[in-house]
Amino acid sequence: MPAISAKRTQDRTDAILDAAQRIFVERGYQAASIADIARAAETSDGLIYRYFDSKRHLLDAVLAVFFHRILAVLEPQVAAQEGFANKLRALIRVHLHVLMSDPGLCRLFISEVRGVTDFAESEAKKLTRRYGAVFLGVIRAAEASGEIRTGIDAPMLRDLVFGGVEHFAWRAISARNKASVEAAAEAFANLIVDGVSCAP
Amino acid sequence: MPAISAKRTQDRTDAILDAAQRIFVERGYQAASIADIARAAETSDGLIYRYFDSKRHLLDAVLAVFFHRILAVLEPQVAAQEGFANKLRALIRVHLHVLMSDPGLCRLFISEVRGVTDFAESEAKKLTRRYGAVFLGVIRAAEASGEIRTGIDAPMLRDLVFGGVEHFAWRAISARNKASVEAAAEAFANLIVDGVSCAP
Amino acid sequence: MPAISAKRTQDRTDAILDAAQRIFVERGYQAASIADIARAAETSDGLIYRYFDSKRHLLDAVLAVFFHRILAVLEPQVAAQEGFANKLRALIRVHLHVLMSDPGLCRLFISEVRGVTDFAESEAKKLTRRYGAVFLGVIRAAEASGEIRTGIDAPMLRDLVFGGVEHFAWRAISARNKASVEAAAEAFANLIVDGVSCAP
Amino acid sequence: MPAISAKRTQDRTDAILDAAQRIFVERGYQAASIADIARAAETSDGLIYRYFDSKRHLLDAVLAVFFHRILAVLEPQVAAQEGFANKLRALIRVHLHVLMSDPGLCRLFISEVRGVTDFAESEAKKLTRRYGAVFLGVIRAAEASGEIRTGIDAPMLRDLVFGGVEHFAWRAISARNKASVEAAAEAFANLIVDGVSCAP
DNA sequence: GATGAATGAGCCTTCATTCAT
DNA sequence: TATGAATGAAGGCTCATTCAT
Repeated sequence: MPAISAKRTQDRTDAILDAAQRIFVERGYQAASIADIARAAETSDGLIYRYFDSKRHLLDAVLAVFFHRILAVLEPQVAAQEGFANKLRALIRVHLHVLMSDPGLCRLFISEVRGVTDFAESEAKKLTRRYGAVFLGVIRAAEASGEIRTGIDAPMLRDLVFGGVEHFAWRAISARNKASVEAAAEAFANLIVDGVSCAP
Repeated sequence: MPAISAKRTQDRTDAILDAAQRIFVERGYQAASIADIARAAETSDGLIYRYFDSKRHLLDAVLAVFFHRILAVLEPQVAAQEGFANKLRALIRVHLHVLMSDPGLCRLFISEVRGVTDFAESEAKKLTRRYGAVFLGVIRAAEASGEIRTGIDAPMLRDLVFGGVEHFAWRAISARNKASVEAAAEAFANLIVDGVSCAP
Repeated sequence: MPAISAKRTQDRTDAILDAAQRIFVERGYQAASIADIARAAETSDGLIYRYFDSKRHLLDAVLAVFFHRILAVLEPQVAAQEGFANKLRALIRVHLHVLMSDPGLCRLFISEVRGVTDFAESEAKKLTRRYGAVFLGVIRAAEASGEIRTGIDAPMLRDLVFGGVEHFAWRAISARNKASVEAAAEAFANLIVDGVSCAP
Repeated sequence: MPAISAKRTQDRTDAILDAAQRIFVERGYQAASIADIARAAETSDGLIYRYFDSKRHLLDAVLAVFFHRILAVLEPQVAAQEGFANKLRALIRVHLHVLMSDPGLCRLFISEVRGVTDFAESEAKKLTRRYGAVFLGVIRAAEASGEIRTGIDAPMLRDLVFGGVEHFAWRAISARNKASVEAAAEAFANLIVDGVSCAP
């Protein structure tokens, strides 16, 4: 029988993760100090190191939570759709929605995961891959069913979609432009599906 | 003010910018110290502050130089092409080439310009817009000439192209994959022009 | 108070002392943490404070154990010898043997007991004196029996012997030189007994 | 022409060394903080790192100054004497005098140089060897001249002398016993020269 | 008795920026 | 104009010790 309940431990972990997310998002990773986070979590500096090995690991955990949250929505939503275009639209909609509804995390993700090489084998990196795999699955299925041309470079297409959506989201966020996620997802999907050229 | 002095000033500025670029790229913005840069530029710490207001401004200047260099190539190369597809391909090729031939600056750009909000009204931000304008010009012309469908959301398309290319470049750099820029640009342009669906 | 409890207490004390000795020796006093020791002793951090008042007191206890162990050997071995030279040789042999067979404790002893003033009235300090007393006893007896010159400054001679032996041991340990304890003890004793001058 | 004179630099260095010596001696190496030293030297924390690479290097420098001071006295004093016994007495006198007139440094030396293995190639360690060499030179000469028996283990003798003297000094210091250095040196030398046994 | 979560002070070190020279 | 010495705040992290459970 532990002197302190597992629930207490879980609550603390959550409180620290919440606080860390808030502070990282507010100030950026580098500018956020452990002391800030501890204050926000209403704990002591030292305690944070009982729960997380280092500031970097704390960031990793924050991002992992974020990804889990996305994946929990993304995977079923994509699976629920029939046909390539619908799946693609669903995927873009979810991705866009997440990015735009959490601009702070979006920024954090872009600057700290995208921009950093030595993030090596972090949990967040693994989840990124799982995230990408969902997309690749959609592509493969569409190739198999003949919905899309053969010879498409799937990873490149993934870059196009995710990169494009991120850029768009970033711009919309910076401009405080609360564009309709629904409409944007639709437009994006159309661009990808049909290209820009006039129908022949 | 004697000419020699102006030249001296220019040389110093250049030396500092060169050094700063090198160090920022090597170590990243945060990890680079003014002392490192001063040493690399063969000046003193203090002198840097006569030429640039702060470390942040120095970064801005470094990125501005980078953009100027790209624009000096991009604008004529795009102008030299005829037709939408060719212009688009040229634009993607140049962008991709720049990113991949200077991974350090690419990373710096991604993490320091893309990821940071308070970069607000920096020179680099302005050049980003001018960069974007080149692309928008290509789109408008194609719309006018009927080469592409009407009703395309041009800024969104720009996001798609630049975001996609950056993602691709970033992945290629991370994987130390020296893919053919030429082939990749071709493939990207095709995706954009034709989309992924089978020709009807 | 049931017997089992007293035994339990004793076992815990021993386990903690053992662990503390190991960790102190491995890492040095300052670098050793209570948490390390607790883990090694398979107890909790907190429990250590039921058995010992502070980290410092724990060190004191560890050293006291060490001294008791030496004295338990030293006293009978010296007593078993006849004649000054034999007693001296036995004493040096035991001392040297202890130091060299436990270099970690030797170092701990040198840096933490010899080098620290505020160790004032510790158990270890008291045992040091008892240790010294054995030696002084040997000297007094030799003076009385006429085996050594009168007018010898006994405490000074003790410093010479213990200091010399410690130095030698320390050097041998540092050099990983597993010199023969037996031979070294012999040589030391001879130096003390006969000095360095040529026999007249 | 340096903006700041070499003298100023030297003064600062001296001030920091002085302060560091004082604080290290007062509190011991580990307990002394850079902030303490900076305050005592009337500088800022940061400046100390312009003059010394780390706290450890600062300690090394403090000890090196100490040794230089001793050697500057020891070498000529020993050289000035004729005959083994006189040289030995001079050596012991100087050593004893230094230790007893600077008990703090003596303690620092014992706990930080003697007690630490990883001090590897520090300046202080090198000076220790030079110190030892003076002694060995005296022994060799005495062997050559026939003043002492052949077959003496010179390094062991050195351990005996230095170890003995250090012990004695330490004890005298602890007891605040301002014994006559002169007399003690004489007694020590006699013990070494003649041993303890009665003349045959 | 036993646990280990929690505290919080403290430490070494770095560095952008300033300013006397 | 140029230097680089000087500042001082800040930061991540550790750990002896306490105390609720």
